Amino acid sequence: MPRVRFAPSPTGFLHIGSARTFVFNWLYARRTGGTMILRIDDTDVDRNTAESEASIFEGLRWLELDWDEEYRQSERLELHRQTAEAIFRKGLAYRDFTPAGAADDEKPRGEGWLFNPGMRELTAEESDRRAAAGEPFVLRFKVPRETLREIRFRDAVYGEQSKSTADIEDFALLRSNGLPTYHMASCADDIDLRVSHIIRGQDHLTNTFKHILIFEAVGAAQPEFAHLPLLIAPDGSKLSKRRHGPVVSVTTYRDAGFLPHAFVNFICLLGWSPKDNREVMSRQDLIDAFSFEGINRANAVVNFREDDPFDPKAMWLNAQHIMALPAGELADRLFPFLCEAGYKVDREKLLAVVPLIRERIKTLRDAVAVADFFFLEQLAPYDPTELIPQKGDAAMALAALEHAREVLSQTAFTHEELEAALRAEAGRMGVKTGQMFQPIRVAVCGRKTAPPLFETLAMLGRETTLERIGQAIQKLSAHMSAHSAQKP
RNA sequence: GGCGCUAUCGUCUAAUGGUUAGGACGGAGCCCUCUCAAGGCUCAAAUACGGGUUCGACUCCCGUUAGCGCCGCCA
Repeated sequence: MPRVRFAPSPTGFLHIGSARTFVFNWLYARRTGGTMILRIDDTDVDRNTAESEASIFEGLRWLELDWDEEYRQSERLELHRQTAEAIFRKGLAYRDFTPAGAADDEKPRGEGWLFNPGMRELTAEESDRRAAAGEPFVLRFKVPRETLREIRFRDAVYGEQSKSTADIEDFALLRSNGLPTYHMASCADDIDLRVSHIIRGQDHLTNTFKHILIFEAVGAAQPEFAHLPLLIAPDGSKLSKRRHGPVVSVTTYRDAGFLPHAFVNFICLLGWSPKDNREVMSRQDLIDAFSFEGINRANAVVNFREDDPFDPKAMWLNAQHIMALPAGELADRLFPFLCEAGYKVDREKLLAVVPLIRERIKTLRDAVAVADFFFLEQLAPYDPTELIPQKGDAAMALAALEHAREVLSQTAFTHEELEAALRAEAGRMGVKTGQMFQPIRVAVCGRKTAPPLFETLAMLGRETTLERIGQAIQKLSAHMSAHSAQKP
C-alpha cells in the first residue's frame, strides 16, 4: 500500500500551493487505499511559529481533509542525527569547519559553489581532533567527485531525470548547532516512515538528486517521485504573501464564502486534468479520476487581480457547487454568514429562502447582500426614484403601488394567486407587467435586482409586504411633493 | 554564472505523427424572461520563434528566446 506524506514547515499560514500539494497526496492515498501522513517539518526553530502551525491545521480542517498518521520532526531529531552519523561513519560525509557566513564574503553572487576548499581532504585524525576541541562544524555530504557519475530517477510527472555529480554541491546534513537540515531530516523521516511516493512541489525537483544520494548512502530503497508544477501569480512570479497579499492564504477563501469542496475542485484543476472535459467534480469524482498522468508540467497561473482577488474560474466553480448542494446543507453553510451579518435567521425561513437565492450567489457571503430583505426588520434606505419603472414616471409608480396595495390586501399569498392577481391588475391599469412589478419589487426588496417577485412576496407574507409598500408610497409621495415644490 | 525544468486562446486545459487544434472560465451577441440570475445558442480568441526528421509535426530532434526552480548551517 502506498504511503504518502504532506510535510509543511510551520513558517507561515497554509498557502494555496501547499494546500494543493496536500490534496494531490491525499487524492493519491485515497484512490489507492494508501496511507496519508501529515508531518510537521519544524526543524528550523528560529522560523517556526505556533500561529503558523495552527493555521495549517485550521486550513486543513476547513478543507475537510484528513490524514492517517501524524508526526513532528522536532520529536525525531535523534533519528536524524543517527542517520547523519551513519553516513559519516561510512565515510560519505565530512566535517566542514568553515565558520558560518565566511563564504558570503568571497561568494561572487550565485556562482556554482560546490564545497569549501580544504575541508573534504581533512584527515580523520585532524577532523576528530578539531571536533573534540569543540570547534563548530557542519556535516556535509561528500558528493562523489573523483569518479563522476550521473544520478538518475524517473519522475512520475517529469519523466527521466539525470544530473551529474559534478553539478551537485556538498550539501549540509547537520548544522553547526547539531540540528539536521531539511534534506537530512526529510530523507531520514521518509525512510523511517516508509514513504513510498514523494509528491511535492517542482521546486524540489533538483533537490531530489541530493535526496537520492542520501537514500543510497543509507542503503534505503528509492521511493517514487512525483513533482507538481508550481502555482504562480499572473505576472509569472511565485505566489508570496508579501507581494500578493491574502489571496495566497486558504483562510481567505474560507472567509470569502467558498465551499471547501469547490476550493479543492479549483486547485485540482490547476496543473491537473481528468482529460475528459469534466470540470465540476465532487470529491469522489476527483478521487476516482486522479492519476499522475493527468498532471501537467507547466506552472499554472492563479488568475487574480488587484480589483478582483479571486480567480473567476474559482468563483464559477463555487457557484456550481453551491447550486449542486442539497438545500438543507446549503442552509447550514449559509447560516453563520447571515448570523455574522446580524440577521435574525431561523432555519425554517432560511430553508425557504435558499431556493430563491442559490442561483444568485457565487459565494456564501454573497447571501448577506442578496437576501438581506428577507431577514431585516427594516429595509435599508433606498433612493425613491428607484421605484419609478422604465418608461414610466413617479405618478405611474405611485399608482402601481396603490393598486398593488389594494389587490394584495385581498389576495392569497401563494405564487400562483399573486401572479394572477398582479398580472390582471397590470392589465386593468394598462401598463406593462414590468412597469407594475418593478415598483413593488423595489418597495419590498429595496433594490431593482432581486429574486423573482411572486416567490419573494409569498415568502415575505402579507403583513411585511403591505407594510413595505405603504412605506414606499410615503417615500414616493414625499419625493414627488419635494420635487414639485422645488420646480413649480 | 552553472545545472535542471517548462512553453497550445487573456486564464485553466484537451489533442501521446494524420482533428476545420476540442472543452471550460472570462469577454461579445442572441434567446428565455417581472428585474437579476440560472439555462440554451452563436461569435471572437492559441500551438513562442527558427531550423531539421517525416508523405504528414502542437506532438520527435537541434538551436534561439522567454519564464520558473535549485545552487544556504531556509524549507
